[in-house]
Amino acid sequence: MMVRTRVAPSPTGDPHVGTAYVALVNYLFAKQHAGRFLLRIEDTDRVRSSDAAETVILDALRWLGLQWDEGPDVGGPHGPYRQSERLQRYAVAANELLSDGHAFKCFCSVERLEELRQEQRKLGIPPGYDGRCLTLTAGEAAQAEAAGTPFVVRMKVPREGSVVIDDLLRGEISFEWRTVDMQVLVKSDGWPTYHLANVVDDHDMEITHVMRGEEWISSAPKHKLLYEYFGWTMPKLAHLPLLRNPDRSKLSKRKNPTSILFYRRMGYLPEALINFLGLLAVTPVEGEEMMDLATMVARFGLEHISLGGPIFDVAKLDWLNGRYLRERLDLAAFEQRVRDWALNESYLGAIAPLAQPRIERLSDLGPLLSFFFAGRIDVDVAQLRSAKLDDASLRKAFVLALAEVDALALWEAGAINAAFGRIADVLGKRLREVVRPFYVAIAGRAQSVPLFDSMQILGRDLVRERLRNALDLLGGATAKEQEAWRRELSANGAAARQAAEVQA
RNA sequence: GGCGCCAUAGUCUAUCGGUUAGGACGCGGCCCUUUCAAGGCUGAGAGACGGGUUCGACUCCCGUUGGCGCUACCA
Repeated sequence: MMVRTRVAPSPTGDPHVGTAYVALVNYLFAKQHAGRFLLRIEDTDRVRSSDAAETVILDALRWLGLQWDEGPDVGGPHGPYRQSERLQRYAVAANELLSDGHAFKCFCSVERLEELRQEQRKLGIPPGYDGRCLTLTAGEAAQAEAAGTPFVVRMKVPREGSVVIDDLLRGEISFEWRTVDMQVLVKSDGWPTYHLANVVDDHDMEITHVMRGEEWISSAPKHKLLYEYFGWTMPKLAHLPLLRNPDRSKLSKRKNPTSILFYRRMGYLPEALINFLGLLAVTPVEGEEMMDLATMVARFGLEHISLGGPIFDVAKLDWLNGRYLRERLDLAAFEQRVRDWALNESYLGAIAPLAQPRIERLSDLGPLLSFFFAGRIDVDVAQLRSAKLDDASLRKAFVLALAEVDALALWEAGAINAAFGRIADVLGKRLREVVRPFYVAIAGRAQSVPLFDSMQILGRDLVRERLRNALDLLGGATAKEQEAWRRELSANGAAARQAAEVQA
């Protein structure tokens, strides 16, 4: 049987390096076995998914050199490869489960479910659905449905006995069925949840091996049960360790740059980044850690994956990237990379109009624009603290700005400007007072080219990093402070919206 | 709280019952060098703890501790 693996990103945000790692492992495994590697878009979260995010993720994975054989852009015999285009298929599958008695309609309100969970937690018993709607007669269910009560479809899960999951990396993992929740399969809007869509698609797309993040281990029993309900063979499973922050928590953008875009923007070469990630799944021979994709395909082995979650070690990435820069590129190729990185027409084209009105000699350009060609910049804390903001307001301003950086749907100067307007409101200050330290944080000095345009051009990732750096220099903010301040911001936003509605 | 996963230097790892516990990043020193890098040589640095099993445990088993994940009509 031909090996078929997949990576199944959810287009709900920036392309994550963890996704790249999982994609790489699936790619290496497939290629080593002369199989096929596919890409599927899991966009069943209607609220958070976006076409823009999908485009960016595909682009980022392509940049890394991971070529998929089947996918939403290249097609293939098992399409469509986008879950939002397969809704009919899931509806059929859900009805099958319903009529076979493997699933049931649940009319419980979210409030009841929430109370239930709190109660269960208090009692120290496994949290999960209590099966109330399981006792509904067909008549009662039909009545509720006719009355227009919203419902979800849940899978039935045995309340007794246990189940064993075979994991290629961890061996047998067993669970008591009573600790497995009666998972929602179809949401009240009719869309499937990940669990349903994922099982149906992996089967339809003839996936033979599922290599996915460790966070899915506890869902595996549900998935296994679904395969049984459908009468399908389950793919082999391997749960990969999660990449970690230096403090060992799961790699997260709050603490670290996690976006592939960030690493590209910082000037890491794709071959270095992929090599670095590959080091977590390939044991180098004779100490030589520099390997191209083809070499990694040859040497890859699931048994080389250590189960302890590896810290994303930027220092080692830096070293590897340096080697690629000086050992694998001749001067011409190097020059070309530099051009592609930031000395290209579109980047220069964006920057030039900001600089032109502000210089007297072309040689002023260097000091004025150097921050556009840097990753992290040196910031003088004293300058950061200048301005009319007291220390608490200053830190608050940066916390709020960080929140806005994550929240903004569109990364564009006008939207950024509006965001800073909101921040000024919350602080009860004028925009110009609030904005001053941000010039220092972003451009390295208080006088520079327009801030919001600069931020747009630098990109969300670099901006987030510079703001975080500035906040750290100011002493940081406690989790408590951050939470309270962020809440103020969203309350203020809600109030503003309300006012606007009243006016309209 | 419940369930599950994990555990060799600061970090990434090798070892798959018998090794002076090997390598890489980082860090220190020396050499090379107009500077700085790079490069070469070199140094410090590890089996969380407690019980077993065994002639012999980093390696197998149990417990403790610690880290992590899941605990949603998110994936």
